[in-house]
Order: sequence, then C-alpha cells, then structure tokens
Amino acid sequence: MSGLPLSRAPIPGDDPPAPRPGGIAARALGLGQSAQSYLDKLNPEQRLAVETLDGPVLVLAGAGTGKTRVLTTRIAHLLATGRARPYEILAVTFTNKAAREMKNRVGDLIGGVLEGMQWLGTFHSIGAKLLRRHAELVGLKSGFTILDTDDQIRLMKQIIAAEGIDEKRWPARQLAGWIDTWKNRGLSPKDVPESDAHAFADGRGRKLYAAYQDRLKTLNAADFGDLILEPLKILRENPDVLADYHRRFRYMLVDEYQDTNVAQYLWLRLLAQGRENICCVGDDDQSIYGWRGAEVDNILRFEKDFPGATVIRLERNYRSTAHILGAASHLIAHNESRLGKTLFTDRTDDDDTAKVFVSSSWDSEEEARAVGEEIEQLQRKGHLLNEIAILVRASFQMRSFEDRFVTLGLNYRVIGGPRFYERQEIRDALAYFRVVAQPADDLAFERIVNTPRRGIGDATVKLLHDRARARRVPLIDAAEELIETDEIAARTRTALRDLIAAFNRWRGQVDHLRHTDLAEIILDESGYTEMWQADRAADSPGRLENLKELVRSMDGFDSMIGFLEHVSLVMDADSEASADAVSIMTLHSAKGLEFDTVFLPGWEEGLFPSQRTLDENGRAGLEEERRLAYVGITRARKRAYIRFASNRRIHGLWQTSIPSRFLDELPEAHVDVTEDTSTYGGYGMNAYGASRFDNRDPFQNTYATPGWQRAQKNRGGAAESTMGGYGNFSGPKSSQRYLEGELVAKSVVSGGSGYKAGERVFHQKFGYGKITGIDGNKLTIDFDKAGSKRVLDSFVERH
DNA sequence: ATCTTTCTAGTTTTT
DNA sequence: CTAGAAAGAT
Repeated sequence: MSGLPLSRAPIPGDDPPAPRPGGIAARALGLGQSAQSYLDKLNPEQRLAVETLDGPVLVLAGAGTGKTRVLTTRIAHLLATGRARPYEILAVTFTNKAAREMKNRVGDLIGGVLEGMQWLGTFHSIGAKLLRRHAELVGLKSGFTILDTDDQIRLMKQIIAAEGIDEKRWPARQLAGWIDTWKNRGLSPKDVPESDAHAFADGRGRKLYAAYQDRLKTLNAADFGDLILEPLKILRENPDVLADYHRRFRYMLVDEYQDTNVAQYLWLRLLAQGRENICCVGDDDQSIYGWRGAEVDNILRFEKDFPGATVIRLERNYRSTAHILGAASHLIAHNESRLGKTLFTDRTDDDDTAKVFVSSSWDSEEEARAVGEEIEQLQRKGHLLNEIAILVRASFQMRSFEDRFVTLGLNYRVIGGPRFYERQEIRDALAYFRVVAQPADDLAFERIVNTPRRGIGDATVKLLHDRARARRVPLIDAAEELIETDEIAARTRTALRDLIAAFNRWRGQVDHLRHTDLAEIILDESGYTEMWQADRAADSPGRLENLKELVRSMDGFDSMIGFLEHVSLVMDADSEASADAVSIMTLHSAKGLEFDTVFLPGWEEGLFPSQRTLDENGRAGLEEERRLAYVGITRARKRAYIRFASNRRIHGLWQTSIPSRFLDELPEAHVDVTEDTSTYGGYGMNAYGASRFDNRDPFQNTYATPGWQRAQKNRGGAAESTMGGYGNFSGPKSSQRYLEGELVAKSVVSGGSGYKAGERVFHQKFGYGKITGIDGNKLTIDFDKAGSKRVLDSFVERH
C-alpha cells in the first residue's frame, strides 16, 4: 500500500491538536490500526526517546543501540500524531547516506514514500537551501556556484600570489586549512582573533581570508564552509528571517550531534531558541572528527546549553557479543571527557562466543599474511567475505593487505578511496558543463581551457587574467575581447576562438536538446573523449567508462543546472558492489558500519595512537584516538582480531615499534592473547637473529613482550629503555613529553649518528651488515642476509 | 609549450 | 619508499 501524500494531513493551528488515534491524520498516514505498533517495536528507553516530544532532548545512543530507529520512529510519530507536517520538521545529518537512509526508513514506517520533508538533509544541503533563499543578504546571488576543494586551492594560490607572498613558504593548502578552521568556528574575517591571524604569512592570514571571501563574492561562489557560515550570519543579523524559521520549524532533529562544529552548533542553537523542540542524537564516545572541527564539547555541554533538557541513554546493544562489548567498554572507560555509558547485551549464547583476539606479527608483511590465513580459514568454514572487514588507522597500511590478497587471489574492496566525483575526468567534464551553465565560472573555465591540449598555455592564461581583472569581467569575456586583438599568437588565437565559439554553440542548444544528449555532444566536440581514447595509459578505458556513467547519471535530473547542484553537494556516488569481498578501510570510514568479523591491525605506539595527534593535541588527541579504537572494536558483531607488528616500514625506513597502550587497556577477562607462531618461526627469521626469542613464550598469557615491558617502563617514567634480559638490542633514543603524568609524546632525537661508513653493525630485524652510507641519522647498510636497506641509526648497534 | 628531472613531504575525510 | 608537484631543459 502506498501512503497518501502527506500534505493531505489536517492543517494544525499554532498548537497542533493532540494525537487522535484513528483520526484522519493517522489514517491518511496509513497508520490507522497500526498507529501504536511502531512504538511496540521499541525498548523502553527508545520509546521514551521517541515520545518525549517537547523541549530539548539529548539521546546518548551507544554503538549498535538502535539510534536510527529512534530518529526515524520519532519523525513518524510526529507525523502520525499530527504534531507537525512534513515541512515543519528540520532533520539534519552529516552525510547524504544518512539522510537517504532516514528518508527511506521513515517512508517504510508510514507505509509509503515520504514526501514533503524538504528540510531533511545534510547540514550542507540545508545550508545551501537557506543561502539560496537569502543570498542577497550576504552579497551573493541565488544562483551561486559551490566550489570544491580543488577550486578553493587554485583560487587561494592566485590570491597568495596577488599579495606577493611566496607560495612555497606559505602553501595555499595551509591557508585553506586555516580558513576552514575559522569557518568551522563561525568566524568571519573580522572576527579572526589576533593570535590566529599571525599563524599564516606573518599575520597576513586575516587579510588573505578577507581577500578570498571578496573574490568568492565576485565569482558568485561559495565554498563548503560558507554553506554553514553564511546562513549563520543571515540568522544572526536578520531577526525577521530568524523569526520566520522559528515559526516554521516546530521540531528539530540532529543526527551525530557529537560531530557538530561550533558554527553548526550556533546555527542549531539560534533555530532552537524558537520552540526549544530540539532532539539531538549522538555518542560522545564516537566523536572522531575533532581534527576537522567537530567539538565533542557540544555534546558534553548539552544540558548547560539547553536547560531542562531530558537526557536519555541507549545502552542496550543489539549488535555485538558480551566479550566484544566488555572489551570496548573497558577501553573507553579510560577516557575522562565523557558522559559515561556502559553497553550491555541480552544475548545469552556467550558460551560459544569468542573473546577478542590479540596477537602479534614480526612485521607488516607477516601481519598481512596472518590475516590472510585467518580469512581463508573463515572462508573454509563458510563465512562470507562480505562479513569481514579490515580496519586500519592510516591508509598506507592497506597496501600490504592488498598485496597479500592479490597473491592469494582473495577478493577485496577498498572503501573510501577517491570518490567518483573527485576523479580527474569527472571534474574536467563537470567543468565543461559548468562553463556552459554559468559562463562566469572562471575556475571551471580555467580548468579546461587547455584540456585537452590546444596550445593555450600559462602565458596566454595570464594574459586573460590580467585583462579580466582590468575590465572586471569573467575570463571568458576577456578571452572574447582578446581574440579581437593581436596580443596573442595567431595559432593560440584560433584555438581560443574555436573554444569560445564551441561554448556559444553549446549554450545555444541548452533549450533545444535533452541535457544528457548535450553533455555527450560537449564531451565529443571539445575533443575531451578523444583525448582519453588516444591515451594509452592503463586507466584510460576506465576513465571513458566513468564519463559514460556520468552522462547516464544525469538522466535522473531534469536539467543541467539541477544536476550540477546535486553534484556539488552529493560527492558520493556509491555503487554497491555485489561480489563477495573483504572490505578494507580506515577506522574513520568504518563508523556506522558493522561486520561479523573485524580485523584491527597496526595497534602500535606512534601509529595507533597516532604520534602526530598526540604531539598536536595532547590528552584530547589521545582520547580521540581511544574513541577510534572503541569505534573499531564495536564494529564487530562476533569476532574481533587485534594485531600489532614489531617492525614496520614508515617513510621507507624500517622502524621497530612498541605495542599500543590501548592493548594494555583491554580487560583480560574478555581478551584472548595468542602467540603468533609465524612471528618468530618460519620465513627464515631465525637467520636474521630473531632466534634468541625462540625458547621463550613472549606473552605468558599476559602482556609481557619485550616491547610491551619497554612501553610500561616508558610510561612509568623510566629514562632509557633497556631490554631487560631480552638480548642486547636497545630501543630508539628518545625525548619524552609528559602531560598530567602521562606520556603523550615521544619523538626520536635527530642529530649526527656517530657511525662511520664501513662499520659492522647489528640490526634486530636484518641481522649483521656493513654501513655503506650515512645521511643524518639514516644509515644505508648492506646486510649479509637481507641485502641493502636504509634504517634509523637508533635501531642498530656496533658489532 | 611540453617533456624530464629534482625535490619534498608524508593521518584520519564529509560536504 | 614513492607519489605528486614544482623547477629546469628542450
């Protein structure tokens, strides 16, 4: 049965009528008899979260506790009880995927397709919508373009150059980073604090930010940050506009509240001041985006920000075994900045569930091999590869797994690589479409003016820029003028004239052709398709295929403009691969997903927790890393395998690593520490000097590995680490930084190595060898057994 | 204007 | 080590 259009619901007055079970509203929504049945499917806490409709509500939803169910049922409940019409509900998410899922699931609940919920979307899409409505209030026109990261960087490069600043010393990327930070905090150029202004180019940061914003206005463009910042400005400075939205939004719902940044928070708070009916759902323990502006504080402070708020905890977990939950809970309990929840499960099949496995490998290749073997075993037992994931801290870790799986012939897919709309060929094609749709889009024009090569080089582009600036016209107009002069070579002039003529021709066809046909014509006539056909590179056929896919995907839109708007906001084009394959992804991209079996490799100090995060953010950084570990473990339904490797190649250098402190924070009761025999046996490792470990059980069923003990000592404040009885290897010479008594940073001291070429040395991984070259503290050594390698001096010793 | 060599920096990522 | 970008050579 498909539900009647929701707009048929009775029109409520200022105070919507109380719910009337079986009333017109409920029946129109297809909720007649089953009006209460959707509530019956909830547990008591979930039900409370759905039925507490008035006033501010914070739902602390732990991993796997039915967060989306609460959110969607709450919306359905608001609609079913006639409390609000679809367009009176503001529901914000972070990702398009989440927005889509919410829409679909509410649709399922009301028994049809959800229509009229025009304010359900991502922060950015709703921001864009607000901004288009009131663009003129901040100096934009409603049809503004939304710039992607690429465009932003190119624009900033121009601005930095225009200021006469050396772009090498002050890279545009860095400026982009600062501007992003400022926008995340809701700061316009004038609000940037003195301390921050000095962070870039000797205090010219603020000026560059202002220049960038000016330039955006001239281009009638907005970047992603503006989609939040500008609406905030509008709401702040225009009480009448704000009052209008207060009237409009009877109820507000926010997903993943722990990921909101300051600007988003301010935005929500302003809007919520109207009716105070704001419901935020989130999990402070899963806040892992601090580095891109998310403020855990927003969720920690909720009760202060919204006095009288109801806080509801969802702790009943429907996903994982008690062992997995026990391990994750014990780990996350080490964080101080948290509201505190403890997940539990009703599952009683614990007798045959596994504890969380912890094991080690000699190096990253060994690690990949061990995981590969484990997966093959699971596969033999009939497990689906689709139910297995490998979650890494940093993407460089993926490589060893890919290499291994290729040799094994094991199906895998990497999640979160370059997205469809970020690919070069797609961006180029889109740039053509943008110039057709919006001739003044200088950034798009610049991108494709010489792609494919038509002999319009840097010199000509500079000429165009100068003229455009002098005349205050778009580049394409400047080009049109320039071809009438003799300032450029005849050959270049012809090329430019042809290009402009082509754009005029395509523009003339906009109203006469279907936009998909026009798109094809543009790609053909511009020579763009031909360019890739002529390219002999291995990936060109794939690129051509992508271009076809792009044109196909335009079919779902009714105009070129509509399509472009979609693309700039929806940067994901997820094609659900159906083949059975192991998923490899970062911990960050795993948030929100779940698998039967999860492998968590690389739990080593420096990598996880990441040294850089520790150095830059100290204790807060450490807690965020710990939350990442928590997210990782809680992705598993039945099995979690945590691993660390003793040796890892980082930036081309072999480094010995210490097991992650997080391993120490797991409860023994829920953990199964296994000695990985391949660590010390096989692979001819004995030949490299590892044999001295042979007759020892390095774990003795507790964490007693050499590196582990060293880690313990370091944490206790012991000065130089020694290997206490485990041979004569000495760890890296290090300087340590303590914060509140806890080791947060440890960096290797650089300086002269003190070694000379020709010296014989011993290395724990590679054995004996002779130094053949020295570069600072990096040594090139010709090993007797392992060949020539580059290693840090602190990992070898004189023999 | 384009091809080749040199240099440099090097988590995490959505919109 | 290694990818990507900028400087230098043709």
